[in-house]
Amino acid sequence: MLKITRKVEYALIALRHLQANKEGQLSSAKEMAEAYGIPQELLAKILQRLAREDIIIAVKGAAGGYKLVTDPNTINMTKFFEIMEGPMGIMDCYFDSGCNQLHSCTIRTPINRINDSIRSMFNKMTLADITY
Amino acid sequence: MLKITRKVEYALIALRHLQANKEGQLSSAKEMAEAYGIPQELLAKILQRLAREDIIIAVKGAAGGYKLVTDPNTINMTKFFEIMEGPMGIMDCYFDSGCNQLHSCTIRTPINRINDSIRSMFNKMTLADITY
DNA sequence: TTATATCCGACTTTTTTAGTCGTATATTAT
DNA sequence: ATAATATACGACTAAAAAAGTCGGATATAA
Repeated sequence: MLKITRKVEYALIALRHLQANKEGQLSSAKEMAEAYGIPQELLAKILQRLAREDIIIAVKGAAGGYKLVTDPNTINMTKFFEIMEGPMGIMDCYFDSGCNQLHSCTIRTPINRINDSIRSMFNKMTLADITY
Repeated sequence: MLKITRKVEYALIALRHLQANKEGQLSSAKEMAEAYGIPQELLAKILQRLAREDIIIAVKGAAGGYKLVTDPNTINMTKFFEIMEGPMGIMDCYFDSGCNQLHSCTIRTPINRINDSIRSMFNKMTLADITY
């Protein structure tokens, strides 16, 4: 529980890498996969998602690759997690889907307090806090 | 990611239930399982673990069951999570086990910052915050 | 001695996460 | 042109984690 998935881990590693690049310099999925020992196809898919969300830009073709276009200060971690994995589990009620019966859910309110705490914590963090 | 498991969910529900009991009154696994629509065997195992950790007391035999013995104010959530699921994933370095290669782990330090934030948040919360 | 509890390890099923593959498109260099 | 090297993306398989089940043990009250 409460663990970061590899998807997120790999994304952070890649973003940090791109951030260290000079203005306009590209890095390819292959290059980064090799540098960090990440399965190339997997990293590629992650980068593609980041590109779809306009966090990075993809350049196709032989000398292609990715570069950062969004200021990491402007992306809060809640948004980032949700881009990578969809709505956060513990947040926004884990029970909506999983709650069979009514089960009275006597803990819904307190669980939501936890959720809110975590959410607000991540809302205050930006990608820049991680990748710098 | 970052979602609470059913183990924890069920444990919280049961603890809240026990807390509402009168001094000395017992509730059995069966009783609670039925009340909340939780698989009985599963809930039983969870209660057994809580008993092993002296958070609740088990009374064997025909009229047996469980009752709370520890003041929920004295159990912080970090400890509780760790009782239920072992060392917290995101905390205390997810990478120790999962890190193949060296992979330079450029994000280890920032990840640890996240860890620390979550840990300290849960350290400040007690079971009582959830179960009351 | 029967019924009903806890206890606990081993097991199976289900779900989620991780990783792979095939095929298509774009671009640069030869 | 065409070969080489990128991204794009859906479908698929494998591995790991979580959820749930089962069998047999012990304890105790009626």
